[in-house]
Amino acid sequence: MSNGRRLTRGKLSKLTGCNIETIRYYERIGLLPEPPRSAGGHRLYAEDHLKRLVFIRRCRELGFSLEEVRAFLALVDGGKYTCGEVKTLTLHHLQSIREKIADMRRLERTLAEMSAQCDGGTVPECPIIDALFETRL
Amino acid sequence: MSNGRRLTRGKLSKLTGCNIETIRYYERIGLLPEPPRSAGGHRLYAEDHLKRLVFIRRCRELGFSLEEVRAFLALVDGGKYTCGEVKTLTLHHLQSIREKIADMRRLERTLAEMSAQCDGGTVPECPIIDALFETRL
DNA sequence: TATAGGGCCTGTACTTACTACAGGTTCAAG
DNA sequence: CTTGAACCTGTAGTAAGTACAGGCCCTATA
Repeated sequence: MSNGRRLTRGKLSKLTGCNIETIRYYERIGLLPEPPRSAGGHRLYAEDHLKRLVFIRRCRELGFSLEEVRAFLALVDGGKYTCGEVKTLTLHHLQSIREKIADMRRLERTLAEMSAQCDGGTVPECPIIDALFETRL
Repeated sequence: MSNGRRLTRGKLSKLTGCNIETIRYYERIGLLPEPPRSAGGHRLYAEDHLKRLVFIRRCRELGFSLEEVRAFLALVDGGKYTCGEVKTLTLHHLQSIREKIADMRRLERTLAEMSAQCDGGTVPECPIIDALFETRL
């Protein structure tokens, strides 16, 4: 049940772990709706904002871009999204994560090999530096 | 041997695969030295520039930040670097790559699990969306 | 009720590593 | 000599925030 508690920006920040400036940023780019204000102009958030911000942060933690988050929110806001649409977006993202992992593993392997060539001695001749000067292709 | 050929920015770009604007950018931030100019003011690069740009690009491909590249170049330019210094920087970077891979694998697993929960049907109830609204701690 | 000091307000600037113009000049091939 | 590609400069844009400065508000305590 929504108890009518009103949260300041600082409280929302603490509850979600989201940086206080980032909350304002999300509002500016239209991810978080403008909340009502106090007489003095302070933002007063409700449970809905909290829920939405948790959603955004969770998406970000999972590596979704803000545009992808926006797409999710549009589906949810539209009210008539389907499971299929959501799954498509998610699988797409999963694919790109997998590609990034593959890229990083190649980097890892190359760096490990380069390091292994180098004895870390005190001479000013280094196989790592040599390798970096190599045109590869 | 350095044949005294002079390269335009466009040629350097083509030879290295580095975007033509990026070359100017590297010059601006002090990674690439200012080349001599033609009478009309066009940049004329020599073999040294080519070599250095290849080095920078190779570092970038391997995921080093521009500041790390700058550090490498400072060592090389200083002339009296040691293998040990280079190896330390490289192992540091390797470590951070490994951490990133671990992070990404966690994301991958979570996303795969979430997707598996979802049958992709046409109903407007989606376990992925539900999961994204969950506060996890 | 007065006040102190923390929290909030706004706008703007900075970050990384580029990329993309606009508007003008130079170069080189034919 | 012409013409069109390539180059020149400065500036602005990208993602996703983060970090101020300078000023106002809010509330707990005396």
